[in-house]
Amino acid sequence: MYKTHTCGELRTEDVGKTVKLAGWVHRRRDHGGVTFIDLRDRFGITQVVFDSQTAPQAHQAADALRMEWVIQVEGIVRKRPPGSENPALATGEIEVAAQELRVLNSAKTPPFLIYKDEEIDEHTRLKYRYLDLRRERMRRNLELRHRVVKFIRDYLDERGFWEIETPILFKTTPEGARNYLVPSRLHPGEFYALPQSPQQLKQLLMVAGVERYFQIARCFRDEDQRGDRQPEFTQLDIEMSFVDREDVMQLVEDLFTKLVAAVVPEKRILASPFPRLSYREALERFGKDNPDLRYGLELVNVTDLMHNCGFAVFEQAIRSGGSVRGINVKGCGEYSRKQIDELTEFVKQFGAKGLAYIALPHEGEVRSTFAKFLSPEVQAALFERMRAEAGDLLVFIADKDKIVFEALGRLRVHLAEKLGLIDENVLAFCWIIDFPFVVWNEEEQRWDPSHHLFTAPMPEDIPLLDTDPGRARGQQYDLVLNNYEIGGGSIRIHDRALQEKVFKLIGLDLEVARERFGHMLEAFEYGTPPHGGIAPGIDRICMILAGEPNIREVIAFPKNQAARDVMAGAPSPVEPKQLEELHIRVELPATVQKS
RNA sequence: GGUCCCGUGGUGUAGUCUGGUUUAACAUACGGCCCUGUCAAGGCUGAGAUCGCGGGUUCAAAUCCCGUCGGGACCGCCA
Repeated sequence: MYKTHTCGELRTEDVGKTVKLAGWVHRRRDHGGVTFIDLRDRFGITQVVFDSQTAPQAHQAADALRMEWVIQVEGIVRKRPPGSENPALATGEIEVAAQELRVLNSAKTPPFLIYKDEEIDEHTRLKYRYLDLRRERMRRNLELRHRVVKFIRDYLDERGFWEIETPILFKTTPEGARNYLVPSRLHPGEFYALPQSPQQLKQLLMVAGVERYFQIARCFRDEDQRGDRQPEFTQLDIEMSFVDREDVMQLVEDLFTKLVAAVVPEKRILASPFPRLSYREALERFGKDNPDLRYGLELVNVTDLMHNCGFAVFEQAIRSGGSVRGINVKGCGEYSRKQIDELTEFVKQFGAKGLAYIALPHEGEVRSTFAKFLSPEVQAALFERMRAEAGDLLVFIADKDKIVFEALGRLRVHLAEKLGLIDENVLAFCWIIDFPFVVWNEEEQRWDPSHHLFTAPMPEDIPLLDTDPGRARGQQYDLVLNNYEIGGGSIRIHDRALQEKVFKLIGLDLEVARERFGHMLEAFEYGTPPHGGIAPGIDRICMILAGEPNIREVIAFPKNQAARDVMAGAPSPVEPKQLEELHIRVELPATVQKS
């Protein structure tokens, strides 16, 4: 046995015991006659003392120790001399007086300091991820993620769910994200696809009568990276039979409420029950369907006031079917022209042509590009609608709704960050419901499903599918937390006739549908229960709970922005023999030089 | 496919805008020596960067320009 205790567990009760500890040399403080080693393992840090008087041999041996050497120490636990306790350490009341030292392994000087929580170039961190993971920040994140997943497993198990694994090698689905493909050796020219999610399989498990299924499921999407997107990521995949929308939402809400209390008790849930916003309301008030509810700065629709306001830019936008909306940026009335220009540049990124403003630096003073066009009545109505007071800055965008929402929604987040309105300890969960069932695809001149093919429409909206599909709502729900969509789900179609109606609506030929989803359609004919589910993203949830800026920080071995594993060097070329076996010939694009 | 930002000893930064004052500075880590109560230990001392790479402008380039590579943020994409 290498250790009798971990480096995090010795306390004053253990004083007098002879113990063995093993771990890494975290820090070393050599005072000549006495040397202190902070010995670290996954569980904590314990101070080990090498004294030249009482243990001269061990003391001499300790002279050679360097950072990150792996050692074993045998010694006696003793209380630290009064005044030398370290309250920053859980084991800070005691120390281990070393009698014997055994070096288990020496270590090269690491490329960065393990004990220091400084920002290191991420490429270096990823290249030496196994060292990066030794650092406290990463250790904490790994533990948090373990706690989250463990809590979820226990919670769902207690409620009768089974965790069932579904295949990683599955069938390609041309819809949605680009697939990762795996060539088949046994079937030349054919490919498996890695699942974007176990969507079809979990529905088939419902046909199978499982009733309550979950999986901590790895999903794969071959799309470009973002801070909250990796080529492979993990979803909590849930599917239930004999449930309606309300049942799924209640379960998930209860799960996350209890999870937060258990895993991150220092965080506060903003509102419980979670607020529910219709898709339309989310856009109207926040400009996006993943709104951050931790602060105000809500959008205000002033279109009706601006119909004949005299300001041509506004009038024209309204005449071409658009709207005029604004945000009251409280307390920024004294923004300089330069500061407002910066905001204008910001919204231009998202298609806005400009940013109109009315600054109210002081009582009675108005600074604006367009206020002069407004009649006193319109101006008064505008100020009232926007609850404008002296000291405020009102900003407006006039355009098509899509652009107004996008630009103001982004501006709202930008302003909140800039003005420091975000409380990092608050978790603002909310539900977005009543999504449009289908959205018009201008390019292809047809309706696309807004969620996925098997999502059920609201029962009362089924007649609309024939008359006015754009107005039909789906039985879909998104779970949103602090500016991130952390999960989406729906009640599925379990009726063959309705499913065919939907295929028809979105222009999916029945023959093609059979080819791609024949197994689903056939399965549905053998007695399919009403069912639905949801799939919260584990990485994003952990990222937010850990207070991290991207999901790489909560993934042990993530890929970089170019989808590379820089530690192992994946992807990589393969041996010609391997390609031969797979019946694959590589043709590089002209821009890539052959090496 | 596109836009923006970054690249200086092992690590983190300064210097770059405004070229010469630099023998490229500081901290930390690293080597050696001293030191019995530290916990960011301390003191003395030493070594370590042709400034990502290539080209150009110039009497002179870490600094300006072009290209390229690497990294990050974002748009497109992500049912």
